[in-house]
Amino acid sequence: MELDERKLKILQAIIRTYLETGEPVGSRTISKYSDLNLSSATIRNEMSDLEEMGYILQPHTSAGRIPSDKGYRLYVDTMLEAKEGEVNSLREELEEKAEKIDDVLQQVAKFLATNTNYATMVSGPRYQTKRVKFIQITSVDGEHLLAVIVLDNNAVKNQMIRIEEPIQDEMIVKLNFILNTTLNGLDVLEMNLAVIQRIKEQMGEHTQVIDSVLEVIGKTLVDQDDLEVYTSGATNILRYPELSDQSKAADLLNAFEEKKVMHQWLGLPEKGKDNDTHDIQVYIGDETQVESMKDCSMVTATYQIQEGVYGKIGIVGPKRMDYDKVVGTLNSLMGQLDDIFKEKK
Amino acid sequence: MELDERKLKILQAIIRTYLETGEPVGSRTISKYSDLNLSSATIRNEMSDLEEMGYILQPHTSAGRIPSDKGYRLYVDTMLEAKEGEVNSLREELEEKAEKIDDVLQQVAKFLATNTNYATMVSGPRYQTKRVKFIQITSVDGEHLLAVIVLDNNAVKNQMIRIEEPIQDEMIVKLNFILNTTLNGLDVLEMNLAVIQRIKEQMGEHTQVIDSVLEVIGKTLVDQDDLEVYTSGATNILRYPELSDQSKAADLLNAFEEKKVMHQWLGLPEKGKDNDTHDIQVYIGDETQVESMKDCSMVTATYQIQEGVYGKIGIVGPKRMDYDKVVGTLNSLMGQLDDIFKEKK
DNA sequence: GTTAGCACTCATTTCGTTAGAGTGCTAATT
DNA sequence: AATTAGCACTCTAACGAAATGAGTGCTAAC
Repeated sequence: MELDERKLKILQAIIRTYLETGEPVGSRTISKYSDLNLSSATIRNEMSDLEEMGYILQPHTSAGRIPSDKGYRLYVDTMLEAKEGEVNSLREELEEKAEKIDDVLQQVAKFLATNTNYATMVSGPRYQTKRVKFIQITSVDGEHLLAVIVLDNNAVKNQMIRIEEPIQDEMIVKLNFILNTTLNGLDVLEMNLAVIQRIKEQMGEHTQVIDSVLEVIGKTLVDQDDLEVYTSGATNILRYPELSDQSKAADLLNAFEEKKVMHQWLGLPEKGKDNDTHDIQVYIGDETQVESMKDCSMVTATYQIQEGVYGKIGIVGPKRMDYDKVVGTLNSLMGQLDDIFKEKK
Repeated sequence: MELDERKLKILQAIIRTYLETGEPVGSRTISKYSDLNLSSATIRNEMSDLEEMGYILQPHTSAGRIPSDKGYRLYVDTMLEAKEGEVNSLREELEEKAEKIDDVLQQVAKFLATNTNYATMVSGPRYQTKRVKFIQITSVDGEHLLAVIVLDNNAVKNQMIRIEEPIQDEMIVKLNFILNTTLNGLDVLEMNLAVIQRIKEQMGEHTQVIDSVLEVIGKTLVDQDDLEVYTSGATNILRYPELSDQSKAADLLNAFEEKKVMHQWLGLPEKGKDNDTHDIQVYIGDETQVESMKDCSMVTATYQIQEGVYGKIGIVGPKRMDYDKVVGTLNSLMGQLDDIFKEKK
């Protein structure tokens, strides 16, 4: 059977209506409120065909039709027209308040959640390799050294180091010199035993302090806190009757508390790049590969802070989410984010 | 009417049973499962009295009784016996993983949530006044200075400063000297115009850089990020039928997403100190002063990191929460936290 | 003072009935 | 050959009456 123009229009009408109401759509509804001028009987015949082809399905014999995952997929792929959203208000807010990228992302999550009424998550930027750009050890008081490490992405990490006995200032100056000449430009993999041995030889004494310092540097570089994920509006899920079922909703909400799970979700395989539109991907139902999301859809977008440094934004809602609006909003937002990050760089 | 021994025992039995089941408790249940050896009729008479006195109430005429807020209050005040909980497992986990206090608190929240099955929140420590202990400006590259500020509580803040034109190293050394001698020991209120003027005079040139630096310092000191709140297990609320009603649950869960709201909740007035037991406070129903928590109870405890530096832990659950266990767990936990913080100090 | 017994209340459950939305099929129409 | 009107049929949701049963309050006996 062929999916002709008319069937497509009917399918579109069914999905549009279902997105609005959340109720199964009957033939009469389509007959009345579409500009096709066909009787309900004809629609019924076509619907029967569409069902046979797998685009729609009946919850039970005498009910209207709802879109199947396949139907949604077709809708998203072919019938969605990108349009410019109204994301202006965010821009101003961000410019004022946000100092750090973290804050920006947190606010983006919140903004999206309140504007779309879906649940949102934003993963922090993932830096591919972290190299040391600058190290400084300072004596804070008799008992503490402070290690400040600047990475090549200009991220700053610091860590207090407790020491047994005070160190003379000149030793610290020397230590700083050695550390910087030896370690700058290296990533954690390149700091092997040979390098460490070289530092110790140059310093002569105070190997204990060096051990502490190197441990801190190692931890800092390996540190996975760029696994940060910001979520917002998780409870929006409760707005949609088809998702607010006791146990299912709890599952979903719990997942939103777990950063690991969030990262897994955002790490879904991409279905082919679409560079023009900021890599916006739509996952419907089982396509999410997550059991507890089988009644949901997720839209993700990839933002880029600088070459090779990117993160993801995800929006989770019911299958009948307003894809049009979500994709539009995301598209518009991504453009703005690009600008903001350019400025901050 | 007087609240004699027997009435008290019956009330206790009613509350205990209700805590377990969540269902209104009938006279027959008490008669059978308590060691009072009284017939249901007698119990009924007593219950009638207890109701008149306001300790219990009937949801409707032909139902059993449930405790009133007043009943809970009496229970909590008089019948709760502190007992040592089993919080040992936490200790080990914490010692291994936690590096920063933030992490400890985050884990405490999670631990409590999974162990009690209630929602938990932990507010970060509130430092009363922040004074500068140590400032260091460093030149990272031609375009960036790095300001590192150590506060008197050993918290470290850092901030990149963008500069128009490079600065000579000697100027930076001078700047560091001036900043440290002038600002150390001061809090933000004491950094008034006079002090700032004095710095500028000493530096002579580069007033623009100084402005930037001082701005950063000011922001850092005023920065309210010690308003941090860690929550966990918010969705546990959905476990309790009496709370999982659509709109109410959403209200509560939303509140858990808002740090400000959390702080407000944790900032409830205390009802008189009880130093021995780590200031554990119980708020029942309306006592929480929060509309959306009127069907909940909250137990809070105050932890102390060092003299004058403390934060709060809150556990939110249904009114029929297992006060005994919660208070016990908190008590035990607080002891352990004390130890941990002592070590980390 | 305690208890057995009984009438009464009222939320909850059960079950049959109805109403209505929607379908699928057939026969008539274009 | 495509479309439509009409009708029988299906199934859910809504309704209401009746049954159920947990629990009470009261009275009279122990």
